[in-house]
Amino acid sequence: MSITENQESLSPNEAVGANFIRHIIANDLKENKHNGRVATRFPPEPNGYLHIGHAKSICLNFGMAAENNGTCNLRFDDTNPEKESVEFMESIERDVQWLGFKWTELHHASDYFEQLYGYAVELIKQGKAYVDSLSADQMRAYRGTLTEPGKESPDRNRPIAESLDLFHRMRAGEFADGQCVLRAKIDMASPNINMRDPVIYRIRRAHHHRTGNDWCLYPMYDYTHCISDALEGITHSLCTLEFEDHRPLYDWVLDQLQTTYHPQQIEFARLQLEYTIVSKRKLNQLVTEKHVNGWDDPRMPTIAGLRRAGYTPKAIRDFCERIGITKKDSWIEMSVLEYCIRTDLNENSPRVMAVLQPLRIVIENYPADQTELLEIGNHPQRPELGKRNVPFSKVVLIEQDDFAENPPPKYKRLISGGEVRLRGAYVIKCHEVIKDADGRITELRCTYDTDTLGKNPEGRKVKGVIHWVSEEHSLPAEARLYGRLFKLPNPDNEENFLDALNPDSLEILSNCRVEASLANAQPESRYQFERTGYFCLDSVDDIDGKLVFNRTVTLRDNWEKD
RNA sequence: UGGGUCGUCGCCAAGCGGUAAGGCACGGGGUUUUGAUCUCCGCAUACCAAGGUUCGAAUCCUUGCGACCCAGCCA
Repeated sequence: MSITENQESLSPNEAVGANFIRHIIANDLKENKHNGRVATRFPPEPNGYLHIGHAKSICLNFGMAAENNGTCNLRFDDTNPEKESVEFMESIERDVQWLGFKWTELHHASDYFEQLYGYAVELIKQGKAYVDSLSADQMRAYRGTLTEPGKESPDRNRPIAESLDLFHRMRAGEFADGQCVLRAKIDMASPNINMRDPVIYRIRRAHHHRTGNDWCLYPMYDYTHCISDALEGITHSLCTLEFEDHRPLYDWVLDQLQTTYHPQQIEFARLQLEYTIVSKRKLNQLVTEKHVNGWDDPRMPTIAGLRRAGYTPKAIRDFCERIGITKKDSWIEMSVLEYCIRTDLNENSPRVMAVLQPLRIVIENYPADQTELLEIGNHPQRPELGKRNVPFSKVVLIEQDDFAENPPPKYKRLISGGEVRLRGAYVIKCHEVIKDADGRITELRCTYDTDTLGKNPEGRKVKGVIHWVSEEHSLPAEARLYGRLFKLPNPDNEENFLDALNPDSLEILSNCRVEASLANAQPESRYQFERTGYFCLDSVDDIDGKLVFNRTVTLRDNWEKD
């Protein structure tokens, strides 16, 4: 397995830290535990889009394999046809690849249905599984509670031949959905509820997105997963903490069947990110009930959403490495993710000027018929990224925020009678503020100092630098400013997580003007709009004659306003 | 109060018996034609608590306390 070529590959300075799984693998390698092999897999169920929590697992699984010259498969855990779909499957493949990973083999648990069935027959023959006719309700009652042991089903000691016959007839479609199940015969008194004769096959007449109507019975996760791992020769089966209690079952199934490989299941804590949720059920609800505009809404913590918002694969990988791998319940602050994307974008995105909320400035002493092409560098620290020509003319647009009639303390932008530098251009001075009937500022009259292009004015210091565009030459654009989707750090704490939704998570600015060089910007291309943030040209929406930009993240702002 | 797991700085996280790495955040200097970047400095006598073992403990033992997960024919 490797990092795909079309993505920025992992650079050596992407620091890798120690974690307990790396230790285990290193130790296994040292002891030649699997003949020196490291084989992992990423096993999503295609019942939703991948999210940032999956990214953690993807980076871990593919990462461990890559670091150790091993393999990593993508395997769809598609054993519940009622919730799964081709759309989800395709989105998952797309997202894993976009993140920069390339699987060794692509598998589907459904490819193993026939083998799985065969193993089940074997279990029955060993007297280790039986067909049970208890209803779901009865089974729940028989299961016992956390503190009391369960009761054995009347069918538990059904003769092997009878279970075998029943199981064949289950497959043949002789029984209704839910009429009977196949159960592993383990221990109804086990303190671990998962070991109280878990169901391993249920009858479900549902169309499967891959096997169609070939089957009317489907294997359960616990039974399927371990065998699939074994079949693929997985050495380290990495999963999240909630499966810790299932490990004895994982091991039990493989022990009974004496499969060639017996992978080691290792559990790690799932990602919890402040102000977001990573429950596929809830994300699905946000989409279905239209609280967001689809799985790829830039506010969604999905890979597709992050991508559309302008996040890079590298930043997400960096994030996954930084947060570490442990078994501890932990909450990651948003600032970590934001730091990662800012770092990547700061280094790699070209700078450009865009005025989000324009204020007109007429430069009175600038010739009306003149246009200058000012050469401005695309990146202050990386001259190799080149320069562009930005037209300058008599009427320019600046940000409304960059002018203040009553400036707060330490304000260093434009004020009445004050001077400010137009980035890459001249120093201007404001002489007159023009307002409409309602007292709103509509225009500023300024003059420019002709001797300040590329040099500081003589005898005085101009501290402020603001961005601008030429009114005549600029392009109309829409900016979508995204904030956090939730207003609370842990939406799951609420009775209803929807109550934690942030009503102001999207602000649309539709009268923006961006510099002319953006005319041929490609969808998904990322820029730093100087002084306002990082933006990405939207890949989906097309507004007639207008460029649509999604704000990925703001620039850090250390200015202490009052 | 059955079973499983976890408790090191505001948030992550190294550490595995030899005397508390690192990152994010935060605070403060410097550079800067982005209040960005960059850079320098500061930031746990302390590792859930209490006992014990040891020359020496975050690391070993004991007992507490706190948190999370499990009673789907979901994964």
